[in-house]
Amino acid sequence: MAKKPKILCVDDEQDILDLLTFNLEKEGYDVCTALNGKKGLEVAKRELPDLIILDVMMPEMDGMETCREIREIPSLQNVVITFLTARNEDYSQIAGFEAGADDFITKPIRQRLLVSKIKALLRRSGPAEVKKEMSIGGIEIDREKYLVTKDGVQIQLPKKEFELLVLLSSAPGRVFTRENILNSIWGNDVIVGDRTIDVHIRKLREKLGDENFKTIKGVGYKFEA
Amino acid sequence: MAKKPKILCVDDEQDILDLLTFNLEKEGYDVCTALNGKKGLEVAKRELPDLIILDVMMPEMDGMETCREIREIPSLQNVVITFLTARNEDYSQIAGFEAGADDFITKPIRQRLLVSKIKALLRRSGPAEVKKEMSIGGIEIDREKYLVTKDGVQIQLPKKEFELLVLLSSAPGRVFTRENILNSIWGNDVIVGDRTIDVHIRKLREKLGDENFKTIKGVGYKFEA
DNA sequence: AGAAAACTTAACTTTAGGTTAACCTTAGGT
DNA sequence: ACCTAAGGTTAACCTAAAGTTAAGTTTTCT
Repeated sequence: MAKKPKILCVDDEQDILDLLTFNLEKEGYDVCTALNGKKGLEVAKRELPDLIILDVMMPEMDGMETCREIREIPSLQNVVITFLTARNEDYSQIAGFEAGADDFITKPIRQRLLVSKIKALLRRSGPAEVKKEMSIGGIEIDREKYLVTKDGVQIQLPKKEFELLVLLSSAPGRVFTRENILNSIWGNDVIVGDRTIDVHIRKLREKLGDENFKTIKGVGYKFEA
Repeated sequence: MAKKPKILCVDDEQDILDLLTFNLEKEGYDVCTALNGKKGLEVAKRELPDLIILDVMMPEMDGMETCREIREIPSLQNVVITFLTARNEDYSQIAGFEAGADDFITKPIRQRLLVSKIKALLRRSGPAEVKKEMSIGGIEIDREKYLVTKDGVQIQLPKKEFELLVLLSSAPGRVFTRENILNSIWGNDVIVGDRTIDVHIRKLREKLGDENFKTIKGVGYKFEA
C-alpha cells in the first residue's frame, strides 16, 4: 500500500490538537503537531507533510502569517493548507485564500466533515501539481512509467532508489539531510539504520553516474547536473 | 450490478461542486471533483471518469482550455465532456463544441434537467464510442468485439482479463498500481484479495507473452511492446 | 437444472529488493 | 600530519511482495 499521508496540525490549544490527532490517526493518517506558528514552521520543514491544518487565531504568529511563510519554502510550495476558523469569522476567508490556503474548516469541528474534507483535499492534490516527467543533466525521470533514462538508455530502478532519485532531483542543488530523506521516503516512524541510505545512494551512483550525487559531509546529499 | 459511472466535476466554486455532487451521488453516480482546470486534468488522468462536467468560467485555465487538454490525452479521447455555462453565454457554445465538448448545461442548474441530461449522455456514449481498436506490439485489441489478436491468431479473453488488458494497454509503459487497477476494473468499493490481480496478470502473460507485462515490485504493473 | 466457463481464494513457493553488519576510506578539524 | 567521525563498500541475510497452483464459488449458457 501507498505510504500514509502525513498531516501537520498547528493550534495553540492542546485540546484541539488532541481531538484532531485522535480523529485523523483513527483514519490512518500520520499526524504530527505544533503548539504555535513558529514551531509549526519548523516541524513542517522537517517533516514535509502532505497537508497542514492551521488555526487562524494564534498568539504571536497567527495562521495567516504562518501560511505565508510556509508558502515561501520551496519544498512546501505544493502542500495543502487548510485553516481552522470559528464559524462566524468567514470574512477572513478571502484573506485566507490570498495567503495561500486551499480550504477552511470551521469550529466547532464535526469529525465526519473533518475527515471527509481531508480525504477530499488529499485525493484532489495527491499525485497532482508536480510534473510527471523531468529531465536534468542527461537524466530523464518519468514518474508515470517509473522509468529513468540516462543518455538514451532506459534503466529500471527499484522502488526505493527511484523514490530517492525523485526526491533529490525534485530540487536540484538543494541539500537533503538524512532526516529529510528518512521522513520523505520511509516515514518518520520507521527506523532504519544510517547505512541504508548510503547503500541506496551508492546504487544510484553506480547506475546514474557518481558525479550527479554529491555528499555534503555532516549534512546530507544533493543532486546536481 | 454494473459498475457505477464515474463523473468528474470541475468548477472553481465549492458550492456548485457540492450541489452537483449531491445530486449526482443521489442518482448513484461515482463523483469526484476538482477546484480548477489544472487539478481537473490531474484527477481526470487518475480517475478516468466516464463523463466530465466543466465550468467554462474559471480563473487561470478555463473550461475550454481544460477541455482541449483533456482531448489530448489518449486514455480520455472518448470521455464525454459537458460544459457548464451561464444561460446568456450561449455565444460560447460554438467555441465550446470546437474545443471538443459534447453538450452544455446552463446555470442556474435545474436538478431534474441535469440528471436527465447526464443519463442521456452516458446512455448515448455507452454502446457508441469512436476508436475501438488498437494495435500495440503485435497485439491487436478490438474493444467492440471483445477480441484480441496476437501474431495473427485470434484469442478470446474472458471479461476481466480483457478489461485488464485494455486498461494496461491504454497507456503503454505507464505503471498502474494495484489500487489503480482495482478502482478501474472492480470499482472503488468492491474488495477482492491481492492475489486476484496476480492471477489475472498470469493468465494474460500465459496467453499474450510474458515479456509484455512487467512487474514493478511494490508499485504495480505495466504493459510494454 | 446441469455443465462449463469465469472468477476468487487459499496455501504455498519464489524472488527481488531492502536492510544490516563488518569492515574500509576519506574529509576536515586540531 | 594525524586522528576521528562521517560516509563508502560489500556481501550475506531477511522479508514483504509477487508467482503459482489448484480447489472452491459464482455466473453464464444451453
